[in-house]
Amino acid sequence: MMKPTQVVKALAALAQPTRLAVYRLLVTAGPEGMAAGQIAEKVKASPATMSFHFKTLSHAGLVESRQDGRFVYYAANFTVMNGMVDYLTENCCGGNAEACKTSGKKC
Amino acid sequence: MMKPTQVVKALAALAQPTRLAVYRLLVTAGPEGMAAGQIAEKVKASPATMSFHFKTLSHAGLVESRQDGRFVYYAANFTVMNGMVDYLTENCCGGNAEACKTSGKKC
DNA sequence: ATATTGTTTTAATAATTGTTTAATAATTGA
DNA sequence: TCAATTATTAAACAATTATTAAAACAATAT
Repeated sequence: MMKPTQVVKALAALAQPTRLAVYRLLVTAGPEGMAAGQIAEKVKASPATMSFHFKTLSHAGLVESRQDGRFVYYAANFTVMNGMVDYLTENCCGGNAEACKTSGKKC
Repeated sequence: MMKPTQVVKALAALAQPTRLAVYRLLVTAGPEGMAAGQIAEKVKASPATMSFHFKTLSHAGLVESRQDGRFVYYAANFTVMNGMVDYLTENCCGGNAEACKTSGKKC
């Protein structure tokens, strides 16, 4: 199970419009990822702003980067998000499946 | 599908140690919820701080409250969290299930 | 009515966050 | 090597957020 501080970090990283858009873009892009400049263009943010946001996402473990020639490719790493969701839903409804159903939760 | 601004609001609400602890507590508590004071005691925060955090969680749609005598009970509302997760995983890997598998993602 | 218990609101303060501009790497091509 | 392209870093600033203490509000019991 993930540590609370890492979960908070991941949630905070995604709790910003530009970064959320970037992450979703990378989710659809799949393992190959996308070049930083291409992402910047898509989400309409300056290179400096993007670097700041990439750092936040990387530090949270939500994305990974690799250099390819002049370009830096970023790709989503789903492990942290899965861990985040598991952390949030842990011991849902105290293990009572019936209560769970009532709540409308997916578990 | 949820609106981006609401997703950001929900993520931001959970991206804080005390609120994350409160939410998890309410996830385990199930539909009946817990009294505000009881929660405050569990997460070791002052009443004023708790009210501030409850407001944030309520405003994000993550919890709901009902008054029962002197007590105010808070309960998790899973709809928003489910929507949040759906939003994050939408169109994962461009619909390519094989790429999805490679990524280690749950979809 | 008055006091008591539980919760929220208000005001003030300290800390964090996002953006911009300018300067600094790193990589490639002429 | 020198210039061009891509991306990151650093400093400065405005805006937002979390906490505290004090006051206010709501519900119940004596």
